[in-house]
Parts: sequence; structure tokens; C-alpha cells
Amino acid sequence: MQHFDVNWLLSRAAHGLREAMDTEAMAHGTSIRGQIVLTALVQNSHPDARPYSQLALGHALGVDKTTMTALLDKLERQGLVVRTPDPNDRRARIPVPTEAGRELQAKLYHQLAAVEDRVLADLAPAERDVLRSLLRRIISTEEPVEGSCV
Amino acid sequence: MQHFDVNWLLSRAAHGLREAMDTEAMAHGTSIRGQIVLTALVQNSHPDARPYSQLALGHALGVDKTTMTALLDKLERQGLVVRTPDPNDRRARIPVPTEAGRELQAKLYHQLAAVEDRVLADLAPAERDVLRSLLRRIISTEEPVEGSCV
DNA sequence: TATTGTTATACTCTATAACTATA
DNA sequence: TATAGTTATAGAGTATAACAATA
Repeated sequence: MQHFDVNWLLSRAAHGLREAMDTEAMAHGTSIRGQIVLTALVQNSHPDARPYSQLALGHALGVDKTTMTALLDKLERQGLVVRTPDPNDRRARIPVPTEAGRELQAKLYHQLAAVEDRVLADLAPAERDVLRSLLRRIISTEEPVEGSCV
Repeated sequence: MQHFDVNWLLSRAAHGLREAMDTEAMAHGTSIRGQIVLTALVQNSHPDARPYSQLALGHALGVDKTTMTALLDKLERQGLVVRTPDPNDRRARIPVPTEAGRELQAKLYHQLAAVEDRVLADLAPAERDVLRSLLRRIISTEEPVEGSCV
């Protein structure tokens, strides 16, 4: 496990952090993945931003369109997101966070940051930045990702 | 996604690397997880090492005993591992790699290292060491792990 | 013809609970 | 009583294929 253990280390670290954050998110009736989608939508709803279609959103977050359909189904059922028609393309739909969605996103944002802080407690702020930077470079090698969300 | 995106970055990086390595492993009839189990068993079969029970092996690799049962079932079906009785505890079983298991592990070891090399191509050797070190520290914060395998 | 989104389906990974055989 | 391992089962995450509506 000395020369190709990065895969194992990544899987373990990802699983542990996700579990910790999901526990916190589920205490508020949602999930870490729901919060990621919600956050991407909120952060992309500036007046000068082009709104995400479902496909664009899925591409930005690295998930398949079928996965995105399931995620949005759940968020819409909870009243956190509504799907609005795209005026320029009648095939496409634009997911928009509701007021309740924005409120939950803002509340969870800080609480999930606290959980991440706890799990990364051993890493100094500069080390966390290094980690983020290294991970971004791995991901962009694997598959190009637009910079809007990461 | 600025202050709690480590979870997302880890998930993406882990998924991408796993997929690349699994593609290579499956071309040889096994999986990355099968290879991880096999490698742990081979590396722990020094004369002076205490052999892993299934439970100890699962704990070392961070997987549940039920997951370990399924992994060993597959490896045993392929003739890569046999489960031998523990002479000191008749409840326990000691998984031992067969000769075929050792050969496949050795062959895949280098080929999977090459895949990891390819995915981590943008990272200098020193940066990969930093990444491993940071990930180890996250994992050990989440849950203590004995040092034999990592 | 190609694309957006949905549905149905399947496969992997993980975990919980109930069971057995030992300790 | 507690532990090692198995089985059954369920849930989350991912992906493929077929389809409807639209481009």
C-alpha cells in the first residue's frame, strides 16, 4: 500500500468527512448533497449570472443528469427548490431556490463549516489550502470542470 | 462552496481515481478493492507478522465485517484467497492468499501504480507525499487506524 | 438528427439486524 | 454474556438505456 494507496486514502477521507457532514445535514432534514446543490444554485443567482439548467448544474457538480433529477426531486418535494421553464429553450428547466431553500442553505452553511472544521482540526489553515489546491488539480486532470463552483 | 467544499473535492477526486484504477483492475478480472485486500494480506504474510483474522483485516482497511465477507467471498470464488481456520480460536478464520493470488497481486501492483501515476501526473513527487500525509492525518482524526497498512 | 429531462433498471458500496458457532 | 463470521436486507450513490418533448 505504499505506492498506490492514494485511492484508498481518498476514499477513506471522503467517506469519513461525508458521514460527519451528512449527520449534521440530516438533523435538519436534508443531506450534504442536497446542500451542495442548494449552495450552487444560491451562489449562481447573482443578477449577472446565467442561471443553471439541470444539465449545466449537473455538469458543474460532476453528477449525471439522472442523478441530478433525483436530487432535485427531493429538494422540490421539500419545498426548497422549484423548477421553472427556461424561456429560451422549452426543453430545459431552471431550478430556482425558494425562500425556504435560501434560509436553510444559509443556516446549514455555517453549521457544516463547523463540522468540516472539526474533522480537519489537525490541519492548519495553510495546510487546508494546500489540500484543496492539490485536490483541485487532481480533479481537473481527471476531467475538466468549469471554475464557477469550485 | 468556499468554506466547506473539502468534502466535495474529496468525493470527486476519490471517485475519479477509483474509476480509473477499477477500469484497469477489471481488465484483469478483479477490482481495486479486491486488490487492496489482496495487498494487505500479502504484505502481512511476513513470518514475524501476526496473521489477520477477517475482523482484523476489515478494521485495518476501514470496512465493516459484512463488507469484508462479501469481498473475501469473491476473492475465494476466483481462487485468489482461501480461508483457513485459526488454530487459536475456532470462531475465527484466517484469509490466506493463494499462489495465483500472489501472482495477480504482484502484476496488478505495478499496473495500478502506473494508473495512479497517470491521474496524479500534475503533482510532483513531493506534492504527492504532502497529499498522502494530509489525508492520513484527516483519517486518523476521524477514526484511529493501526499503522500496518497505511 | 440531436438534446433536455424523466423513468426504469441495475450495480456497487455501505451498514443494520438476526442468526450460528464458538469463547 | 460476548465475539467471529454469515446471511438477509435496505439504503445511498452512480450509471445505462429507452422514452417524450423540443431543438
